[in-house]
Amino acid sequence: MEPSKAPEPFLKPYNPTEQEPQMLAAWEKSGYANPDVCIEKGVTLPDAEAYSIVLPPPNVTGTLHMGHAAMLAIEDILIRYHRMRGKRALWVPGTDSAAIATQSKVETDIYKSEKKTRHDLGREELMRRIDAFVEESKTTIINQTKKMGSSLDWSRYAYTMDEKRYAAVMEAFARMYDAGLIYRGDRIVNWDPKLQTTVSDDEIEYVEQKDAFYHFKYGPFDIGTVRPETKFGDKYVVMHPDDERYKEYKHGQKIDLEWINGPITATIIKDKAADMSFGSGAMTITPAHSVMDFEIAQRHKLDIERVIDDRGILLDIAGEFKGQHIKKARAAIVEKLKAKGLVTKVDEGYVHNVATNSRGGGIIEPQIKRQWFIAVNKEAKFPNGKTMTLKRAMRDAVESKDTQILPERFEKIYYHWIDNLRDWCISRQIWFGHRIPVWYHEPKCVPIPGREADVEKCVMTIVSADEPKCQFCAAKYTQDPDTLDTWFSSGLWTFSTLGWPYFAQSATKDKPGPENDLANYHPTAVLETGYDILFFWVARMILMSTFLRGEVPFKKVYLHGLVRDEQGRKMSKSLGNIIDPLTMIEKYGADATRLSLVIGASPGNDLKLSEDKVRGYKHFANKIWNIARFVLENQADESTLQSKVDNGLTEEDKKLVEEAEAVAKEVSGNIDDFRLDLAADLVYHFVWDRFAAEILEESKAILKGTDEKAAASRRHTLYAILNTSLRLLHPFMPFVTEAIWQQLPKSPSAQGSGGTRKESDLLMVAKWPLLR
RNA sequence: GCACCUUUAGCUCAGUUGGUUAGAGCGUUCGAUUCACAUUCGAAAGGUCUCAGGUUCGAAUCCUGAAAGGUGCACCA
Repeated sequence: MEPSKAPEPFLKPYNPTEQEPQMLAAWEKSGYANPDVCIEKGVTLPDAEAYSIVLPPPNVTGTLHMGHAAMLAIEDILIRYHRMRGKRALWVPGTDSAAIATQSKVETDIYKSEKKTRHDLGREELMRRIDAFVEESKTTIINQTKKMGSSLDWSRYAYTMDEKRYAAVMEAFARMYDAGLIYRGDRIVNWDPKLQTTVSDDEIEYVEQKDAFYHFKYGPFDIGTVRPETKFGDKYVVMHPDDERYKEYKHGQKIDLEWINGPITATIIKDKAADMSFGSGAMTITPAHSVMDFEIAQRHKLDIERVIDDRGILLDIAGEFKGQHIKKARAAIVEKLKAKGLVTKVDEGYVHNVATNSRGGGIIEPQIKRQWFIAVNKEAKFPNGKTMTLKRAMRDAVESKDTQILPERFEKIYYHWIDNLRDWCISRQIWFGHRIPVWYHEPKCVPIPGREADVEKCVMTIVSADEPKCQFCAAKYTQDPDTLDTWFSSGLWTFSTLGWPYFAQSATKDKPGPENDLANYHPTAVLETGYDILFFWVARMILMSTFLRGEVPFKKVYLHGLVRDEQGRKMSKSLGNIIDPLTMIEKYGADATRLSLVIGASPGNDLKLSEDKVRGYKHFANKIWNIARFVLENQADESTLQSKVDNGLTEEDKKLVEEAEAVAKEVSGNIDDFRLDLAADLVYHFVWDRFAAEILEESKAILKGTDEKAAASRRHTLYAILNTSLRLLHPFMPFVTEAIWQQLPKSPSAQGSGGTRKESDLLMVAKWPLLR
């Protein structure tokens, strides 16, 4: 290549907007994101070690935000690195239906434009609307994901509500039901009166609120509450057994007293749940609308009576207040109690936490409901032959180090969560989601004469989609109207995306093809996600995989921090501090955007991002571009690039080559330790401060000098360092490095032979430095 | 209440098992630039490493305690 014929593609400055779509097209055409293709084309060996990641599926409803961008950047770096190392690297893409969030968004939109509720539309019509919405949103997020340069294998794309994942959900439900781990029961659950559905404990968000705190005279006791509207049915007064103030009262003792709607008989209950240091130490309980009260009532086999209905309306027990909404009734009830002289004190501005539905719902009202649960404290037989509880299995997975959580401090948090875990309520009263695969016999079975049947057993679980009929009376069964918690299907994600249950038996290790994915790629190498969904998702995947597969879902969990604004605040619409990844890609390029999300992001710690930072890394992309221009323009001709670099190098140049190799070694080590931040920072400084600022500068004199041998040696050396740098940078900045790679003369030494890896013309599958 | 995280230059952060004079980027100030670089280069100013003890020949780093900011969990009658 003559200096006079500077390669045309090297326009200055580097223009990501122009280069990126071309590189994306080249990668997509190559099919190298699919390990089966890599094997077929010889760039990966058939028996190479597997390295797999399943993408935490973004919600179909959403658009790409910085959190997604960070996740995509980190996972793509890992995948590209391991692919270049010669592994069979698989990264499985997908999207999540996000049941409650999606339905409530669509419902809200419909109500805004048409003033109709879901009940006006009916189940089928609503589902049609949601599906249409999902279809539209889905392409948005998929296209945005691609723009980040994510080398996902789209041929294995999965959606939590598609046919294969539906089959997985049915199979999982049936197996857990048969093992006695899924049961239906009347228990107190978190009820959202606004969305008219239950929510799990983890979906609750506590919000601080100021309310008046009332003290009431309850016979001889002083009781306190912020919720007078629940107190109608209170006929038990609870105190700690060791409370000296109340030692004259005995457990079970009856006391007659005057209450809201007239005289009642209260019963004394002694229970350790009563906090002696809070208020008077005595409290009345409302078992139907409080988790703690419900538990006390269960311990002592007390009566439980509902006071509030599903919509927050007071029931018969409220007497004259019946039919009123709890919000409105409160003041009136307090007035009545005041008139009766039962209010002893009112503390205004009492600060307490109110449970709300974090998925866009309302204030949680505990209710007793017939729901489906997963028993976490019940023993069951696992595929590995052990008999234990789900809790135990979840603990074991991490204690045994089969799954390692990084950074390690999150292990403690994980254990703590498990220890406090209650049975998981998996049924939801929304319509969008996997419908519970249970059919009921309603009305009850009346067997045809001559066919004997156990009428009580006419509840059944069916995995097929056909409507089942009763074999004793030929009546059709009715399917449970509820749907499953979205995390139920998400819990299966690592293996439902890899062919379970279809190929659970037949998958064969080291044979290519999606039908063998389970054997090749499960357990996955690493699950990479934000620490905020450790419990929602990570723990539940471990639960599902250990029980259904007898193995952990992933060998490592790597938790990254959250992306925040410059001042460390969460990015939100209301604060107006959102930095949109797509805008950043347009302005500064995907490479710069990726790097800004990696450098400075140490494991598990939040990252503060500013636009200046992204801009800074755009400069770096341009720097690399110009380094390449310089190195290529200063070659005497193409032949100087094609002989081995270690032939006839000067002592000084040998050292430079070694220096680059030392950097490569350190970068590899950092990536292996998940210190992508350090790896990227190191190579950044090597390339800019050392290679460009020092090595290149001193080379100018050598190249122009009279010592031909030294000049030739330096040409080789510069090319070698450029070549190594491009390989090192590729996982972090795939676009600019690939664009430059395409301009390099092809070296014959790059061809593979015999049983070794070939090197194709794409940097994406080039060999990582230091590999033979 | 229990746990965890953070605290290093004006801002954002590195600083790995303790070891020269604690570093980088951005910003600021001054200067250079016919050069691979419009996005370049050089230099300067800027530090009680949050505080108080301790271990050590030696501490930003290890230990104890405190403060400030943040997060999670529990409680919330």
